[in-house]
Amino acid sequence: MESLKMFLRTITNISDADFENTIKYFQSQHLAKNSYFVLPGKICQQVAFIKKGTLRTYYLNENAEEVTSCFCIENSLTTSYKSFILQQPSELAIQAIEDTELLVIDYADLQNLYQQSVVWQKIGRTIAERQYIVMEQYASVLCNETAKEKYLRLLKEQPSILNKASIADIATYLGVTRRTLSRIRKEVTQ
Amino acid sequence: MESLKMFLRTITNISDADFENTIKYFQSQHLAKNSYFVLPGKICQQVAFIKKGTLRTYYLNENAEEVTSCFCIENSLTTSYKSFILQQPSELAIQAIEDTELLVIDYADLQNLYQQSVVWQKIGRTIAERQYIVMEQYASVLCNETAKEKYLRLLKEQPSILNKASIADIATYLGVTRRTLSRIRKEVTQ
DNA sequence: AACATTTGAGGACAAATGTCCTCAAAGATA
DNA sequence: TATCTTTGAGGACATTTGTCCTCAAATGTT
Repeated sequence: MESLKMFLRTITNISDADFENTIKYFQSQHLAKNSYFVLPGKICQQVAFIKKGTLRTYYLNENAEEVTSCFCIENSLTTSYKSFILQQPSELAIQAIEDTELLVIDYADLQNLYQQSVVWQKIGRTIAERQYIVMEQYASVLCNETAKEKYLRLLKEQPSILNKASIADIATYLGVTRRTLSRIRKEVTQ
Repeated sequence: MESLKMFLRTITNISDADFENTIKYFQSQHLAKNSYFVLPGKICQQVAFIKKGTLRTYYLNENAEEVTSCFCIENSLTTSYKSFILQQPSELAIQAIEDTELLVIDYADLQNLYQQSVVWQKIGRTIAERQYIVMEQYASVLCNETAKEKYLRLLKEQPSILNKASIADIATYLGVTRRTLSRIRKEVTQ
């Protein structure tokens, strides 16, 4: 629970009392490697804080190929955010790529917290704002960086992903074919 | 003011009294064609509702070339959102591409509204959530659509932009060179 | 009106990336 | 252990896109 408290305190100075009152809405959940936190087509009813482990979010493109859109790492949140906000079926799947420990809160409970608590109103808005900034950063990278630059960024910012995810998934994450990723990896290792 | 009220009522059922109490924080602003709402390097202190007109947001890439990231149209909001949220210098410029009428609110006044009013807490969070969804859609388009598909989407969703923006700006918006856009336009007109 | 500047189309060639394929190594399974 | 499957590297060629350039039409300026 400590890691969640620390995470929330990067948003606002939530008191220990407020935190105790909040934490009861969160439930622990274990996900074995390859099992799913969110299934495509289902409405995403939960947000999860990742205590330990790694997840991959992906969608199916028009050729029914999996395209990885995000790797989610420890001490951050994961959810199919659009599905969660709009309470509509998720286009995304979220799958653990190693054994993972989550702290999960339901949509209804979160809406209750918003209603009850000024602190949580602020947390909710701040999380939305941060998610926006992450997505803007993602779009900016998509626009401005070559696949090689994106690969080097991954290598630098999330090096553990290279051991945990397959080459095929990393290629779709970078927006290139496996063939192109193969060329990039050859270049990078000289 | 009516158009702003209608816009807000797509978010939550704000009462006439609440709206009157709110509207006093908004100021009318006229922008002549080619003049700026946000200058890069300055902290963006305002959010604007576009009563009439069109704006273009762009940034300078590593070669100091203008890259258009968004065309902003009537009855929607515009701001350099990341700069506004984090109160840090804007990477984006926002420029009117025709004579434009705005309703503008300052950062401090908006924070006051958040503090004072539960309705505005919800509006603030909902706007952040919507901005997130717009950005996610943008990223999805960047990943999944070819330049030709993006051009056809622009043609369909914002046809007026084709008269108002230059070919060079549309090309950077689509993420291709003018040469490629020229090829696309030739194909599309057969 | 005369001239300069900007804008959009498109030719020629180079570079980047995709498609399709094969092969070898690593894992999985019977 | 023998065999099947999956995974990652990379060859050969096609396609797409970029770079650099020219030209004509439209627009702006004196």
